[in-house]
Amino acid sequence: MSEDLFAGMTETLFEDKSILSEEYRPDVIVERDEEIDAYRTALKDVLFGRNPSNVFIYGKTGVGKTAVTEYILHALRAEVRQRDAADELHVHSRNCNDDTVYRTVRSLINGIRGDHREQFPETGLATSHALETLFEEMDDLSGTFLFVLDEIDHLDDVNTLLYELPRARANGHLTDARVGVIGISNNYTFRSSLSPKVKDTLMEKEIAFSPYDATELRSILEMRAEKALVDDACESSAIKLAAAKAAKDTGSARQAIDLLREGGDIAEEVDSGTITDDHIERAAERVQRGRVKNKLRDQTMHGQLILEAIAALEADGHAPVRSKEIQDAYEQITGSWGHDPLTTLKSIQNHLSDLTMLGFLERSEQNRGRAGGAHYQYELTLDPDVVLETRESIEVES
DNA sequence: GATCCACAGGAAATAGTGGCTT
DNA sequence: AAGCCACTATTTCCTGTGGATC
Repeated sequence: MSEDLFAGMTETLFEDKSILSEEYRPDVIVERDEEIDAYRTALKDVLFGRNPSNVFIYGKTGVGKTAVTEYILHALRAEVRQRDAADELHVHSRNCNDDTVYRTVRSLINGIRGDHREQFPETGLATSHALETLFEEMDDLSGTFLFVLDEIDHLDDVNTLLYELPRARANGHLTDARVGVIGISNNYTFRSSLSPKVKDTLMEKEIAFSPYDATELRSILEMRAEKALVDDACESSAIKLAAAKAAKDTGSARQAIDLLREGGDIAEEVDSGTITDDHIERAAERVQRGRVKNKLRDQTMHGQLILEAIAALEADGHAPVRSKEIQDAYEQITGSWGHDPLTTLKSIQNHLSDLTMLGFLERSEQNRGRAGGAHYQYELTLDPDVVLETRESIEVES
């Protein structure tokens, strides 16, 4: 019996599903002509053996920042090879998510050294030492270096790195090599956290990526669907709907593509020959749920336990709760899973404030004077069931 | 008007891991 | 082995804060 379980299964709708995955890099970029143009102008100095400008890119997730950057750099590298006037070009990328200056510098050094040489130590050395080493490595190779720092707003102490790097030549740390920094951020307010000196060096060229509107998303989806799906696998109204939903929510191509892919999965599950509006509607729920679950998994254990505590309280009808009550529930839950709880209220409050910042919680100020003092009340912004469900599965896995 | 509640929020200390150089 | 270094996650300590209560 069980041998036949998979016997009849075929991929009916997808021709090449990987085209709808997050890693896929299209070789043609649609709907970003202006940005590509601006980018090209910003980097053209590289071709003439001059110091490259620093470029700063912003825009929300899934609006093509990374895709366009890779596309441009690929083209730039190709062009540099054709020209004599251009120095050798070295491009190194780094995702700075939750990163420190030391680790970023280390990763750049290792990028330059390549796999065949000894890796720079993870710890044990001063950050200034790491910077010196980086400059030495660069000078050894000479040529033009472009450092792409993705999610640069998550880098703590951006100021030191962004101060040192672009000025290395002026300060005599570099003699043969040239540097350009390409900073990518999805946070518009990031600018204000920069020191004034850094601001005007890094921000020589700024390019803003705006969210896609429904029409743009539609043409992106049509493009992808053409290649990823078999002919006539998707009703055109379904594409239109996916584009409209994504445009209304985030304006992100990634979200639109997720909807299409998930819609395809659902259509296959119900043995439908085409993806319909209804499948997209149902995909929207799944995609949303999946996103929440992933975000939860990224949290520290104590962060998760605290969210679970609040979810449990809310499920019991205790609407907004203050931190003291959360602590009690948290201690219970921690014990029931067999973990050690945090001992101080302050620690709980630290986490609560983090979780609020990340958008998991909403809080309101309260002041009951002598009868209750000033405090916050917290509330989940998520469905408590999703939290409890996710937590359950995380505990079972481990 | 003084006092007090129950916190908030920031800074600094502490603890612990891992690893470098000399 | 001693002395530094990076990094993380707490904890300890301190200085507000605003309305209710005395």
